[in-house]
Amino acid sequence: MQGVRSEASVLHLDLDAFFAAVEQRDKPSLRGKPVVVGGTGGRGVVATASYEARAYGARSAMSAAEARRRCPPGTAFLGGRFAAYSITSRVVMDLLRELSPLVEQVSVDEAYVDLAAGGHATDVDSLTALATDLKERLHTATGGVRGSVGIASSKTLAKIGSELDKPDGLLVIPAGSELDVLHPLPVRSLPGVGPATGDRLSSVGIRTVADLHERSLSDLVGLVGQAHGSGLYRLARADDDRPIVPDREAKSVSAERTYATDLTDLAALEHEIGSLAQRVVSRLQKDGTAGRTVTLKFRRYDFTTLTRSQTLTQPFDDARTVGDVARRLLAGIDRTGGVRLLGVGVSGLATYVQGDLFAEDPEPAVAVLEEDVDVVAEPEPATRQWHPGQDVEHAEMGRGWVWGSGLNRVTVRFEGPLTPPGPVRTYAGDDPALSPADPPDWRGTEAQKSRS
DNA sequence: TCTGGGGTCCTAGGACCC
DNA sequence: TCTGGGGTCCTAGGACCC
Repeated sequence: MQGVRSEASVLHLDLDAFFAAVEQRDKPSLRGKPVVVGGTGGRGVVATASYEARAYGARSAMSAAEARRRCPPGTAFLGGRFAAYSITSRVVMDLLRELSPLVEQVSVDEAYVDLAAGGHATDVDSLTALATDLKERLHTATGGVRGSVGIASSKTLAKIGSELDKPDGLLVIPAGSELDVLHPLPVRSLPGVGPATGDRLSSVGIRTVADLHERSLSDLVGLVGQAHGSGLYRLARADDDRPIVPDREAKSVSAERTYATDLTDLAALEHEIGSLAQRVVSRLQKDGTAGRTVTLKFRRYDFTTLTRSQTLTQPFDDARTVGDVARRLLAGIDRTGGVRLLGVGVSGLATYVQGDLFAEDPEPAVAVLEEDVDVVAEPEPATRQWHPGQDVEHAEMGRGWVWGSGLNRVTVRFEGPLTPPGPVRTYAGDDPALSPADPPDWRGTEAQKSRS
């Protein structure tokens, strides 16, 4: 084992029945009563059930219809107020950031904290005091929400720790005792082992982590594949050295909708795609990113689901492009029987924008900017601002790339090959005047082509 | 009234390149 | 000319998580 911490310094916090808890906080008449938050329509599912509702068998991901059948009259079924959850979540995350600069938020109600980076003592008494204090402050600051805390030597163990003692839990797993905690547990309690993997493992007699520990690496890889198999092999040995990573960049953005009744009319489907594309694009633009791949998700009346995708040569962040591509993808799908769900996604999110190296006509490009952008040049970071309407046609213009920071909107309409002015390096295979002495670290196949 | 919505990661095959 | 290995990109589907 390499890199695994020798101290219990990873904290995992999981807020208890978070959405329902916020509802009970804001509406005292709901306190002590079963509350179910989620889709309330015919095709809704449960997002969160309060512990009172769980006592009747309501569970996350259960259909709302099933939850209604199980819960007594007087149970509150609520649609969800995501703005309120988000504000409350921020209060909690701010508290965590007081503990350490390294906080990785996993979702609205879950986060990891690197206590070592916060300089905290890691003996069990100190950790228990720290967690007790955190839980109390969290409860006060949120006005009533509670959370469960696990502290251990790795993310996996910390998460398992918070899971084992909820709700309102606190479990410290001291370094050295990981396997004692892990081995009696059912494999299904390991993060990453869901119904399919659980069934596979159980079909060969692996039910507990101890069973898992007895199997060879090649057995497990043969059973569930390379990545998952070696992951389980390491997990059974408490071998998990994944770092806490704050501010992960999003890799895709999508929007989807399940319709109350199945759609059949092509015009209606195309209209829906337009509005999904618009939702996706507003988020892309808000984040200042652009993507190269459009994916259409399509769920039939019988729940069979398929996806179709297409990758364009240029990054885009406009609703017209996303909608047009998605509608083209729709045209290739058999819609017989009706459509239950449509989704539109954009991936291949650009950290850079690439000009067209292979345009037939190497005319200088004109970029039409729709708002101010900062362009960050690499490998030597430097910025230059472009303004709306500013003519960036330039003597240096030829062929090349523009790298942009993720925070700034750098998607502009390229009317042909482009090299921006300023500190961005340029390179063109057929024009030595445009080649810098030390070409930047080219990425992507287009760059390789141009060099070979 | 069966089965939401937003994500991540992995696999596998084919194309294409070196 | 034949064989082939390694690597990346693209597409489709699936498992899993909250």
